[in-house]
Amino acid sequence: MTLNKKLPIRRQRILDFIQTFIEENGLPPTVRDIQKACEISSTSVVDYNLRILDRDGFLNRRPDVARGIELLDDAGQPMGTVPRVQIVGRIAAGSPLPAFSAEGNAASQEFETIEVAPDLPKRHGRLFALEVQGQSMIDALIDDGDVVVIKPSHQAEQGEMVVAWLKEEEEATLKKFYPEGNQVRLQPANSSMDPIYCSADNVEIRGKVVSVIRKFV
Amino acid sequence: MTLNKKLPIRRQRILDFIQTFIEENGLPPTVRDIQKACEISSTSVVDYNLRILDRDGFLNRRPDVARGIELLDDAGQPMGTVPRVQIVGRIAAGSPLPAFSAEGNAASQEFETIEVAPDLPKRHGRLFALEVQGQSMIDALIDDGDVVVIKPSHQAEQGEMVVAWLKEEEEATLKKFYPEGNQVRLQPANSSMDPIYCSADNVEIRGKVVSVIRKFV
DNA sequence: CTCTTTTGAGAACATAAGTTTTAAAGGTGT
DNA sequence: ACACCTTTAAAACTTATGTTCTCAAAAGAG
Repeated sequence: MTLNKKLPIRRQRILDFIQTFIEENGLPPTVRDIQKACEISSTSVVDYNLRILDRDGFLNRRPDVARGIELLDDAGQPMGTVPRVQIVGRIAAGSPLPAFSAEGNAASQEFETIEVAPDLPKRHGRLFALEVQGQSMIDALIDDGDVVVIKPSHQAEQGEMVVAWLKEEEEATLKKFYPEGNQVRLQPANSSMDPIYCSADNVEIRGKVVSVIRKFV
Repeated sequence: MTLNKKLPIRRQRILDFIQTFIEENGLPPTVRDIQKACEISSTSVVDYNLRILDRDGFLNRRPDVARGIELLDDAGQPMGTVPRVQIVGRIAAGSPLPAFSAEGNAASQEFETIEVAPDLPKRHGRLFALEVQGQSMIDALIDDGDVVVIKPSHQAEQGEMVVAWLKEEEEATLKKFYPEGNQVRLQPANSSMDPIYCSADNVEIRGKVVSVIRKFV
């Protein structure tokens, strides 16, 4: 992963234009397309900047190939593919959560994955997912078989839907998070259900719920 | 929508190659790429076949543009883009459903859309979506703000989750559908809730629920 | 300030790639 | 057989597009 140092305005503009162009036209732009759109006086300047963007891992150039530009994401992978989120385990009341980490899993191929709309990773970064087993999350309006998409996190803002691990009960649960001094109120999504209160020490936040996906065959 | 007559082998092969090429390379092939891959003796033969595929709506050619081929799906829309499903209205108990049709909407641009994973349209074809307003669908485990993705249909199999319109009550609801002779049992997704029964005449099926999407900001 | 590195310009060049032209081989129906 | 359409071929042509060369202005480094 490259440093987050901001690029020169012109180079950033080129990058943005390429992305927009691909989205709108379904194929990468030519050097001259970029030249015109970014108001650059010469193709050599475009080429020069593309070289640097290539070297720094923002894109990939296929030499001698018309429109041979391929944008890469932060992880150096080709973009424009449908994002798949790993289902790293199943969650059910009373079942210990599988160990997951925000870091890259080395042996990542062994997990099932689920297709998600690209705006999710775009907005929240690296995500993972859990499949809910049983009806224990029904107070969170989550059914057996639903997939919960989660952004790893160890803290949360008030009101966010989180994956909370209750140490004493040895139970994972999906609730809205409300810190109240030394206590934590965990509020079900279903407003007709009562919240649970417990001491802040007993609650461990594992992640924030970003989306719930329910599919019918 | 074009007829489902099968294409000549060579033309089908060209089409398949283009799709594979785009998937693997992130940009469309050149005429000469196609020529080599499909073992065609001349570029003019490729051009000839591409013309026909263009004319018959399988793809789009941008004249004088290198790699200017764009594959189209069955509905004539450019492929390879993230599918967006139109949110054609809001649904709430007691609110009449907006008029929607499975046919192409002429003035389609005025609706909001939501990104969905491509496997949904791939499996179910043309879809639309409704945003749920209020807590009235809570027995279906659906919350305020959830988006329900629907495949238009006027009939359903036993056990499928459907959008049902209750004529007498003038109410739309999301339930599992169970025909029972002259009666229909509509079962909430939440198994702790009681089903409702009504006469088959009073129930109109508007579509099948394909997915429910809940997003958190 | 001088030296180096980065960035910008303009033009020319080479090849990648769409298009056209001409011809002919296979069909189909009359 | 004919006329007519589809399909295949080979080669040439034109444009689109990546690449390179030379020169110069900014921008940092010492």
